[in-house]
Amino acid sequence: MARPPFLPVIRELARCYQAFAAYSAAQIREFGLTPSQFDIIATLGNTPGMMPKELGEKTLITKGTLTGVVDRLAAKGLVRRLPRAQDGRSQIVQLTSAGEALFEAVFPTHLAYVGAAFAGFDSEDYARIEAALCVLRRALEKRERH
Amino acid sequence: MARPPFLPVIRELARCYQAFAAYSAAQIREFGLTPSQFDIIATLGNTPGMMPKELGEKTLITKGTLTGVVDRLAAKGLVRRLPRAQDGRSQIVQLTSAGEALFEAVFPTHLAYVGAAFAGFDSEDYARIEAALCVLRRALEKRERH
DNA sequence: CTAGACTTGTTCTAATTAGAACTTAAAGGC
DNA sequence: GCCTTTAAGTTCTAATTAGAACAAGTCTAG
Repeated sequence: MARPPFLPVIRELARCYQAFAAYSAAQIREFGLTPSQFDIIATLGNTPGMMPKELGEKTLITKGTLTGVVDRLAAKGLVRRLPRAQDGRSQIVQLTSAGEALFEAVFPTHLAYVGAAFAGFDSEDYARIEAALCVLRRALEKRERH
Repeated sequence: MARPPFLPVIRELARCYQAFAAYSAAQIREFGLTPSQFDIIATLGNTPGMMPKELGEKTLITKGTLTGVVDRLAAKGLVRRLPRAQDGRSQIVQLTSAGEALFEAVFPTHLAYVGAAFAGFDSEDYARIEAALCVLRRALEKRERH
């Protein structure tokens, strides 16, 4: 049987993602956060807060997982949950002032850290990579279960 | 402050990887395996077995995690550990005959399933995506801790 | 030959992970 | 107005995850 030509693409995708995750996590750990916790803080920064559903969609964290991550951030005093009068099922998760302070201390630092890896890139490089990834994602997403 | 131009790339990378992982995992679960367990089976298939160190490098599973995954596969009777006389520290992990039978039943099926997502792709598409990912990975890897 | 350095794999801990079952609230059909 | 369906979060379980500390084997400088 012929070796499928898409295997190297999948392999490269996995290595790419893991390389990023490992690189990024190394600094995030020094902030006393986990990658998931940092994602939540970064997503809530400069917003009035949002529902867990939206938060999960933006961070790609499923709802069952999200409950626990928000629990731990709330225990640290970095976020709070507010009930919503309009809908008794849902809530708003937002940064506390301690959470905002952490966001402002940590987010620009991390952007600079990640940005350093892209030192030699120009806008054409970004466009090429983004376009390639877009094609790939659409191929994979259109196949998703519904 | 200007929005860093690499953020969309990172975002797209994460979505791409997650889309693939979710799509792939949906079928793997039906085999009664977890994604990590499938990775091990797929990597050991058609080989005489290998050391956990090499297995971890190929599957991107860190050694602490690997011990547990191999434990569970061994408990299912799908792999076995062989001591190595040449080096008392290391071992060989290899498929049992049940593991080989599962590999042969499951691996081609999964290749076809994943391959279906790449239906409209030609060799030029593969080359473009692979090249873009390669550039990205090298940027991220050269920054890794050593 | 032998002490220190390195390598391999396990163990331990805290956290994340996905999915499924469940609770409660809202919405829609009639 | 009810009843069914849908939606939002929580809880539960089994597994993965990374990192750190550890035990045990190998290697190497001297």
